[in-house]
Amino acid sequence: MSSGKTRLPGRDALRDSVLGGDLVFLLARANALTLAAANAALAEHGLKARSYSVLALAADGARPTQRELAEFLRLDPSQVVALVDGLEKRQLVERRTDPADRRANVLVATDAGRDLFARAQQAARAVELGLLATVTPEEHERLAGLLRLLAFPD
Amino acid sequence: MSSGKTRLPGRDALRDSVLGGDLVFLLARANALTLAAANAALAEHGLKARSYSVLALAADGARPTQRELAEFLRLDPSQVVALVDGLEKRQLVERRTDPADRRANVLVATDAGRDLFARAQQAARAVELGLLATVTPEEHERLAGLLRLLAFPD
DNA sequence: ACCAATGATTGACATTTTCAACGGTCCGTG
DNA sequence: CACGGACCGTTGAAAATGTCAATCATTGGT
Repeated sequence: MSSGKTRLPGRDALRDSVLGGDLVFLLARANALTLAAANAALAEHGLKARSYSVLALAADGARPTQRELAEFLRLDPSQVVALVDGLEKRQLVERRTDPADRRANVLVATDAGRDLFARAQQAARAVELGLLATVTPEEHERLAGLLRLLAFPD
Repeated sequence: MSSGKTRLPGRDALRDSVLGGDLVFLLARANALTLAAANAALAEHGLKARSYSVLALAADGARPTQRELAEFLRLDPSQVVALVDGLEKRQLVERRTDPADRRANVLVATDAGRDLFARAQQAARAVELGLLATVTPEEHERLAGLLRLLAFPD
């Protein structure tokens, strides 16, 4: 019993440790891996997951302010400034002062921005499908649903 | 609802945007929130999610080497050095040179370490249950299973 | 006995996160 | 209408994290 210490963690005995059931850990690790995969795939479009997300929100006409972007992406407003600066310098996105509130900037994608997004989105989708290749579409959707619960606790 | 663009993303129109179905984004956001919650709960034990994970693996007798730790937690080996330094300074953990390979350090928790871990684990579990309070235990387990697929793609 | 490969460590460097301060604008109250 | 407090975006700096190359001791194969 106590001396049940046969050989060590071989390779992946750790996986069966306490952490194997720890949601926070699993999320962190899953996030690290998928983020890396996504960044790799988006790199050929000159994007990362962050800039892709900003571009996505600008591209589908939601016209978000930078503050909304910050809250949605869980970033500090100053990080959004940098992100938008980058996209704007590449003419993928424009800052328009919100007519309803001249303090706020509303983000709008340019034609080039929508174009690039369309291409990048295909890459993103491919990555996602690759990551969940071993899973049925129903399970895929169930996972998304459960993650939404965690991501948007209302 | 009158003019084409009524009021804007109001609060959460963004949620229904393209990203609402983007797994990478959902993972990132869910991870950010749960990590923050976990760190807050672990703070009273002087731990963060990272140090908690290391302590957990040391505490349940897996006797992992630092390299195994690094790979498992997806960290650079140099980060593991710092993490272990911190725990060792607090006498929660010991480095023992692996008799089977004297280059490697095996991590073992001290009594105090196991003790602290037991208490921290309760806090961690409480957080996890709180996060998934709206979900049945079966769904909770299903989520963990799907995350394991992403976290450990074999 | 040699030598390429590996584990831990260190130090340098880049990237990301987190905060406080500021000017411009909004809006409710007096 | 003017005031003052709150809010938006921006800047800059400090702290925390992540990434990388170099080094030393050790290992395992030839």
